[in-house]
Amino acid sequence: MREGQLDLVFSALADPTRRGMLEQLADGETNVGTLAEPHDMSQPAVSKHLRVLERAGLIQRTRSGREHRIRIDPRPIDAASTWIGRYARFWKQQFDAVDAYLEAHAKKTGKNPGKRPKR
Amino acid sequence: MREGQLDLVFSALADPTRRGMLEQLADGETNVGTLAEPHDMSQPAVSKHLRVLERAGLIQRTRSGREHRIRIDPRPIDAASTWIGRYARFWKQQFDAVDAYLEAHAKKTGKNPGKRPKR
DNA sequence: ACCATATATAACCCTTTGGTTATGCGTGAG
DNA sequence: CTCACGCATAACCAAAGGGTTATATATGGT
Repeated sequence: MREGQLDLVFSALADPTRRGMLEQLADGETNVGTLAEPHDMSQPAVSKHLRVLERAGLIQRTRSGREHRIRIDPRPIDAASTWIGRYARFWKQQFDAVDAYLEAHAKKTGKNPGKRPKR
Repeated sequence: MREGQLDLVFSALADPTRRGMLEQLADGETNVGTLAEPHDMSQPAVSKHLRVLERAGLIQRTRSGREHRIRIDPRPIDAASTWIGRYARFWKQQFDAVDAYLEAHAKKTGKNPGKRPKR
């Protein structure tokens, strides 16, 4: 995945309306109108959100008559999950390590524990 | 984690400069200047990015003399990882199910499903 | 006391975002 | 054919984002 694609995915996920739409879509593909119902905003606003999700590659669209069927494409979110998961695990380890260090050396004050090993 | 906090975390992660800073911080805590070096921008710009990361809860800051020591707080990204991971897994299942359906159908009809590239 | 260093804040600029209303365009129904 | 429906697009607006330069604040060094 291109670096810029990660930007698009994360910024798409940064909006609660769009996260809500993705949650709806987790129940299966649907059309734009159905997707719009739970969200208190105009139809063009919904259309814009869908365009953002589409640009991020998070959804795919197929025209079926006058309806547009929308479904999730899990690949970009899988990639984002991989990126974020790598650091989540790594940082959690660090966090735990620092916790342990601080507790163990609670009395030895102020000195910089120093940089921890590279990956 | 509050709903709005997820907004902050994802939008903080949406910027490559900030993701870069988080990667730097994965090597251990450091000060603002060191954090700024790899990024070709003014010092105030760096300061702004740090404020964004701080508001999202992704970093913590301690003043040590005139330096600010910055370190990661893994908790919000862990929460985000949980959220995204839940859907990543779910959607992957759906995706695989559709794949399986298309392949099975292709076998029956002898036609190439052809729409989905293999990952 | 003075100057340099580390960082933040202010003021400004342009672009993007998220919303609106109005309109257009293709499709299905009668 | 005509009309309603499902959706997109256009034009507009206010607010937020990401950058800049200039300035302020606090600490450290001499």
